[in-house]
Amino acid sequence: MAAKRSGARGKRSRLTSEPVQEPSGESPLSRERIVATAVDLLDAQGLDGLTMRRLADRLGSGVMSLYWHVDSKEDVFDLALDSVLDYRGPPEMAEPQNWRAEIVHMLEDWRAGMLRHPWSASLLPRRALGPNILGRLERMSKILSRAGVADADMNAAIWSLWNYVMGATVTRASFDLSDDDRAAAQQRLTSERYLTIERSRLLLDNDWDGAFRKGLDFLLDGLSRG
Amino acid sequence: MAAKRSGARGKRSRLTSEPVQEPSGESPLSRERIVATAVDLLDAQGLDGLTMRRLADRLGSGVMSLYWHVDSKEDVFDLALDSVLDYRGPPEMAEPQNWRAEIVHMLEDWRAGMLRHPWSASLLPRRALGPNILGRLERMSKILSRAGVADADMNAAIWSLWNYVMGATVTRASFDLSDDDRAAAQQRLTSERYLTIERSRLLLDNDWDGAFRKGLDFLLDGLSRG
DNA sequence: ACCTGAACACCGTTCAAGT
DNA sequence: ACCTGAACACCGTTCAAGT
Repeated sequence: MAAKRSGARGKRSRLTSEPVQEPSGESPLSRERIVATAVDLLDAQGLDGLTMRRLADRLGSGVMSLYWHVDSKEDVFDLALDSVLDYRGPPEMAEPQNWRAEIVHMLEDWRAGMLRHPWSASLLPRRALGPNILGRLERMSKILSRAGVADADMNAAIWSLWNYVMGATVTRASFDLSDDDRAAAQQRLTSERYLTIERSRLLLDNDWDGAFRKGLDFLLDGLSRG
Repeated sequence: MAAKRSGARGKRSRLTSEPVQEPSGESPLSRERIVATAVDLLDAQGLDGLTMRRLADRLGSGVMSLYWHVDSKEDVFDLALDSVLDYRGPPEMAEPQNWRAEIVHMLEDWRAGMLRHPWSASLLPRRALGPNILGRLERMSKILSRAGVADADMNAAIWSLWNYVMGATVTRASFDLSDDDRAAAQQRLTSERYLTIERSRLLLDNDWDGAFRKGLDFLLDGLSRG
């Protein structure tokens, strides 16, 4: 928030992806190693499990050594998140012109990538958009314009898909309750006054993937209509 | 996560809303006062600003006194979030049968309520759904079924709207950058290979409210189609 | 039934220093 | 250029005790 005095040492700027020539020497600590280890730690211990001390331990260094390569713990979060979101594109498409299949593929992959690292969902969205996230937005934009979305609607269309994916993913990651938890929640509905959603078993419905796809279809129908 | 030994003192269970008879005595500490003060503190200092010590200070009590009324800091977050989301319904409607206006009103109010307390967006979604959130879901469900959404589509329809609102709100709350930040981000697009979204000025578009409404219309079109 | 202080086992980051 | 330990100013929560 408030600008932090300086930090203007020789670090590379955050979240850029220019090619880095691997030096032949074996620097024991590097941005790349720190980020990769942070992801491992987050996968193993969750969001609260990542502390600078534990991260340094895993890397075999002192805590403060990390701060040469990285600005702050927030910086580590930004980098770890983006590192989990790279996208290599759809498999060879039967019909390369099928924009709808292409966008569904990317968005399902996006969601799946985040759900493989559930901490990433609670981290989103961050102030800083990394190169992988921007790359996905760029790709979406191209597909949508091939699909005939008008320029005037383009930004709203992109953000509506973004919103949908983010909401779905964040929700799915945090509602991963045990069956008992879900049953208890549903139970509560009966005893109080939520009869309609009790009857439709809103909190018991387990088909997250199907619901994601169905809602996405609603939205794409709306986008391509007219 | 792991069940915490007992805590089975005389506390009321979390997040229920049964009527509470106000006793004539003036207990200096109460669940209600704690939650209200937590909201004030969050509004003033943000998510990281809420600590149990600071909360106790504001209430003029010892830290540990809070734990009589509340299970943990997580519990305080659950309660503070739900307390910010109560809904009194739309103003008297010109056409009471206009389901679309009614749902737009509730969802815009939902988003607005959370944006008034920006910390609430980063808190969502939580594992526990409080009574105000459940009440909104119940209301949505009734409106949608009046709108003719089939029972088989109901849960997917509800979650798709939920996803959209959550994604939009969380994003809007965290992207509240200064104009300088946004300009810098947009600048980065030019220098790298994100030409399409650069050209549409995706990161500069300032009309969040308009984009929210537009995307919501896309989704509602899809939901009510056919 | 409700409140308390002391203590425990941690945090992120600053700083001055080492090589 | 890169790494370090000590120190600072905090955390949430357990526990045993008070009234």
